[in-house]
Amino acid sequence: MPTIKDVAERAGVSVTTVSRVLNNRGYISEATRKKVYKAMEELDYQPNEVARSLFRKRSNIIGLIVPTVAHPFFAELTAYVETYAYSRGYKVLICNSQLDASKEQEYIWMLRRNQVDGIIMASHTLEVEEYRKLNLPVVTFERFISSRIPYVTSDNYQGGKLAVELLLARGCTKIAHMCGSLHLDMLANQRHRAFMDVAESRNVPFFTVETDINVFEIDKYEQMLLALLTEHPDIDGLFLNSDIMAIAAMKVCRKLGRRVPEDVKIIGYDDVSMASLVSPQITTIRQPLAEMSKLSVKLIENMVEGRPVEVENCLPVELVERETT
Amino acid sequence: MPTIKDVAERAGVSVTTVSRVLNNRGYISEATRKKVYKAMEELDYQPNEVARSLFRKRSNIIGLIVPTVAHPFFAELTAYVETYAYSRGYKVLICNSQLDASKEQEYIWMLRRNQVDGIIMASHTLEVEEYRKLNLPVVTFERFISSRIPYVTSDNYQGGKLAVELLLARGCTKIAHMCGSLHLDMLANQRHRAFMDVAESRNVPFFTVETDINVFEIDKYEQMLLALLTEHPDIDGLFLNSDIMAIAAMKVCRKLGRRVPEDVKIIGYDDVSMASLVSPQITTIRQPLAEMSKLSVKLIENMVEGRPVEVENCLPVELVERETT
DNA sequence: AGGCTTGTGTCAACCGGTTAACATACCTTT
DNA sequence: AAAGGTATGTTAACCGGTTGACACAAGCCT
Repeated sequence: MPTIKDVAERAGVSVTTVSRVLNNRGYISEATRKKVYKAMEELDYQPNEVARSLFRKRSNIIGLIVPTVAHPFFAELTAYVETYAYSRGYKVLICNSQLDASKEQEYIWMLRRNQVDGIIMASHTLEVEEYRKLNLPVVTFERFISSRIPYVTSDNYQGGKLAVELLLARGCTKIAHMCGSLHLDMLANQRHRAFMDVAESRNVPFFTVETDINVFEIDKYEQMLLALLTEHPDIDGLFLNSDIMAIAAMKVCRKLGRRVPEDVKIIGYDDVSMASLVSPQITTIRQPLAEMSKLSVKLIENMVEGRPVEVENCLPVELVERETT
Repeated sequence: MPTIKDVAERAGVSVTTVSRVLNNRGYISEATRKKVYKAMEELDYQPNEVARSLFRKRSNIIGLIVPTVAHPFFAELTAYVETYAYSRGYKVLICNSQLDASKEQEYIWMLRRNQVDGIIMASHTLEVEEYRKLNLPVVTFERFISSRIPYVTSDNYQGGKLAVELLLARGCTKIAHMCGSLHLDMLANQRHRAFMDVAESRNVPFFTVETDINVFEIDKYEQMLLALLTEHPDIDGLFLNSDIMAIAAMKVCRKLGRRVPEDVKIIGYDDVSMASLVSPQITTIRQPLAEMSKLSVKLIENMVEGRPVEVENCLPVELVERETT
């Protein structure tokens, strides 16, 4: 691989001059500039970002930790984050934690060793202390860790509220909410809070199904839903914490001969592409994933540049009514 | 951030000794080794991989270029590649080309500047010349570029054959295949070759629908399928080049009142998780994505280590019959 | 004529870590 | 006693690029 020395020789100038041209610093005549660019092209030279990173103490890399990028939500999140980050001059190292705390810790250490400029954490939270020691810009996604770590979230309470109110507006009289483990202090728990608040205020009987924190297995969702709907065949409204869970619910309903939305109305969450792809198309609470992703990157960038940032970054959600309600 | 110098001072040894301990090279007494590790822990020191990369001329980074990681197939591919690569000591830079040739070229340059050890290319191919100039291990995914660039693929012809034969075995008398643009020299075109060969050999009328190369828009799939099935209402078998297309086909059938599989039998491709999640569950040709991903990483690793590799790496496919046939 | 600006080169140090060569000291074995 | 092995330190160079300080030359303006 050609180096700056090769370019200098080819152009007949000094290494310092080539560096001046590369960085557009100092006095440079047009003739010299052209000569240097010509040499770079002839040698097919591109500056070594590793060497530059070492000197500048900045890698222009963002680490993105997700539970698994195979999950449609995190797949779309990753696509938005990378697309926007790249447009801002950043590269994205993707890490799949599989919701394993020790693996998450390993990734954090790896990202630290690789001098990433910042980390977008969309996975399980470690102890607060681990983040404090990082000395590195961190933005969490739908997770509150401490009042010193910025996080991007959407209005989860409003999302839960919109969902339950629609179920009730559509005539549901017995509803259920499937969510993650409520023992984990996640911002998404507010959806459940809203679910309960509204159901209780309207005297509507409700059930809660908590999936195990470490399970992304669709089979599990289906088993739990099957058990729920078998035990309570009069449940006529389901609110699920993701579109994927909603799809699983549709499948279980079909298996039980329960028509959607005639017999059971279903509302998912996120509004991933799959929600409008399947039939019937899923009514869902849309999180502004593109905006949230862009905001995550912006927060990292601001922190890297030393600009002040808000700790809480909450975006509005939107009810997207389709065919399952 | 603490450096090796800080560790040396804290441990009361030389930088060279710390380096000897870090790399387990040269004579080192147990007492000194303990002392150094203790200092590293006390200072929360981790070696700077950027500095190491510069010296070793190796970054342990693999660049993965996909059309978009938001697409379920590429999401799962990315998850497998990253998971396996990480277990082998590699980090993965994710790049979404959006099937834009100029963006693809930009990413290749970026990855080159960042001294990645290799590139797994799962996106649109550039001109062969661009790859030859790279001087860097490249493995393509489902794409043949030249006899000097290894590629990982599955038995596309067999996949097409299995699909059509199943359609015919299930009594289909008029079938259609939806695939990408056949003008692009893709290995997946062999599925269509098999589709035609079998249909022709059995005197079964068939149609082909080519999606525009640069479209991942589900709406387009639906429009094309709607037009096809409206114009040819007697088509009773559909073979589609991805499970996502298959889901779109199911949706269109539902819209037209065509029951699946009673009126129209559907076979997808890939066997992404979604294929078994939706209802009815999709019959599909399963590509061994986990193995293909692992193989991609192994090929990169072998090329990096200077070991000989096969150019053609073709894995078998498998018919997974579910509810749409 | 002198001062200022433009343009380029030289030199050295640095970013963090690696490593070869050699020096020194101590211990063990022949 | 001598040779070889163990253990640690010193020195210097390197990986590729950046950059400040200064030198030197040429041209322009006051």
